[in-house]
Amino acid sequence: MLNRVVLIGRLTRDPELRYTASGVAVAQFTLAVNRRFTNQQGEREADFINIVTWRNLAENCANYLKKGSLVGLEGRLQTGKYENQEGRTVYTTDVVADDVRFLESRNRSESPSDFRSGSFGGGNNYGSGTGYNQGKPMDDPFADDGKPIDISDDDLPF
Amino acid sequence: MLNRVVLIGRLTRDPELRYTASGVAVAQFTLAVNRRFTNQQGEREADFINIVTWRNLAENCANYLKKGSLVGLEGRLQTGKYENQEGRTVYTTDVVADDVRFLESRNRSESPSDFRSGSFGGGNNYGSGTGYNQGKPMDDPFADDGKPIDISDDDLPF
Amino acid sequence: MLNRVVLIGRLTRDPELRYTASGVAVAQFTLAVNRRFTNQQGEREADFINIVTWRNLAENCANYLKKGSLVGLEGRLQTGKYENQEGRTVYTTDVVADDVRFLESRNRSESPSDFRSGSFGGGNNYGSGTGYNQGKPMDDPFADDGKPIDISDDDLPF
Amino acid sequence: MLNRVVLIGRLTRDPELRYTASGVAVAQFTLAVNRRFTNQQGEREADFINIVTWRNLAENCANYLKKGSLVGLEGRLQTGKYENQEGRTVYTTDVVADDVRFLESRNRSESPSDFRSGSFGGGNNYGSGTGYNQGKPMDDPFADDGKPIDISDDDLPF
DNA sequence: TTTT
DNA sequence: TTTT
Repeated sequence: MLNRVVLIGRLTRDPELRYTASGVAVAQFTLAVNRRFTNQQGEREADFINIVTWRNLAENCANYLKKGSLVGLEGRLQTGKYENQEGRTVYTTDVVADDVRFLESRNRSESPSDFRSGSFGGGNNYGSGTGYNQGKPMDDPFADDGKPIDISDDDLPF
Repeated sequence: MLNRVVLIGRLTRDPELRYTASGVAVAQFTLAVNRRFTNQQGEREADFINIVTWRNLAENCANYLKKGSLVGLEGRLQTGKYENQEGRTVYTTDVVADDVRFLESRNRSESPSDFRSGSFGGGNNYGSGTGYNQGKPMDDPFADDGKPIDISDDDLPF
Repeated sequence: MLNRVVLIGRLTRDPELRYTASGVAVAQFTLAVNRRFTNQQGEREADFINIVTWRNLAENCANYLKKGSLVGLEGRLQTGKYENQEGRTVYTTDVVADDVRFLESRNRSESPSDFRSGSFGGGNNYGSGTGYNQGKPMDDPFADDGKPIDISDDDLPF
Repeated sequence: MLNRVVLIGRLTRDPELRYTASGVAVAQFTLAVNRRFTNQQGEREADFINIVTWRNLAENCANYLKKGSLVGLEGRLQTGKYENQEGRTVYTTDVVADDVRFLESRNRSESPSDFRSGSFGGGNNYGSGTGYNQGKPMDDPFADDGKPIDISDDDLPF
């Protein structure tokens, strides 16, 4: 069923990069997302949301993001559970991000960057392009151009 | 900062309605949101997401939804924590829904219903209205008849 | 940059299926999305949004949806333009959907179905994944846990 | 029914502020949202999406945003139509934004700011929102102090 | 365990 | 009519 999350916030810590036994990269970090309204004490609180990314996207996050970085991201909610040391079940809720945009650059002249987890075969998932009935029939957006554009061509997000 | 969640799923239990000390209604329930793909064992798993609603929306949910109801909803992620019996900190993540749509009706002739958390005065938030530069509100430009929708039998793909 | 749309509505007509010169399937239809609030005349208006889908998803839409079908979908906004018969430029805005969920079934015991735009090979785009740090897939954690629900007014979202 | 859009992009022009006959502020601008992938010519295209905001949010946009500003926003799709000079029906699709976040600040040490649309009937209009920015430099909202602007005090979230 |  |  439909499950979509969109967030803008700042990393509370540097991303943590690990690899599964089979060698797949996973990066985790927490996003602080400031609430819109202040509480009764007049303080602006935040929600702290655990983010998980996989493969190339994980490596890009680990390379280009750090504590304090401002990002916009998209993903889905994923719940899980594990047993803690005392044998108690702990429930977890994370956002598995498939798209992360770095909204700041050290260099003011630069544009924000986009990272994205790609599809299996390395293709562009989205029928981007031209839009059939939207305008001039330009090029076939699905034509095999073989030109990898994004960093994420070989990504398989999940 | 931006924080938005959209989900479609089914209630795993009847909504639980309570009131704060100051008399504000709160309803909670869990949504089972099936994942798109099956796991290695060929089973379709689900994510179980805790939902919180307030005020009128809470009461509507309590009145009209029950275990198994199919809903679409919008809201924001909210994190919190509490100390459990052993003094351990437990972290929570919920979706505070501000919009819940009941996607099923007992009565075939009815449409799915919309519930929404209203503003204090129950007013209409969205300054849509006048449609200023959008021209006049549309009729369906594509309808050839404007006849009421008649949904006939339809096969499920899978 | 980030561009995401989520809609629930009903088809105003049967999907129209075509193929590009290179044989790629494209389906188009219009979604009527009822507005939340009635206008000054007390009528509930709708927005009529043009949807485009590609490949497998297009064929599934053409096969399983028709006028009146209730769907939930996700996609992105795409704008275009073309010259009309009088040489005037016409601007278009469509939603290119990458995920469409059929929210009705004739048979009450059945579940709504999911369609999704696959990658080139028709493969699984989103693998649910190993759940790395999310622990094992969950049962409903909230079913009967008696977790303390302590609702203070501090939790009020607004 | 559910209708939600989330975008990150840059203004292609300064916001245009107008007032309805009844004195309600409306601001319009176009967002350029760069597509993820380049086309066959290796160019990165963009979608150009018309944005409409109302009331306080409109005035804030007019005051604090300008051509080139990077924003994240949320809203809903709204369609309309009008007759052009030749008597042809022109269909329009806009995003009515209820939340706009300014993702850049002149001053690097500052945080991005949040703007949000208030309630409809003016329910909670304490203090004129218009008074807010009177006497401040229109072009640099951050000049006076480093405090993030919170113009939403009188806003109801839903 | 939290960011600006 | 398009932004970086």
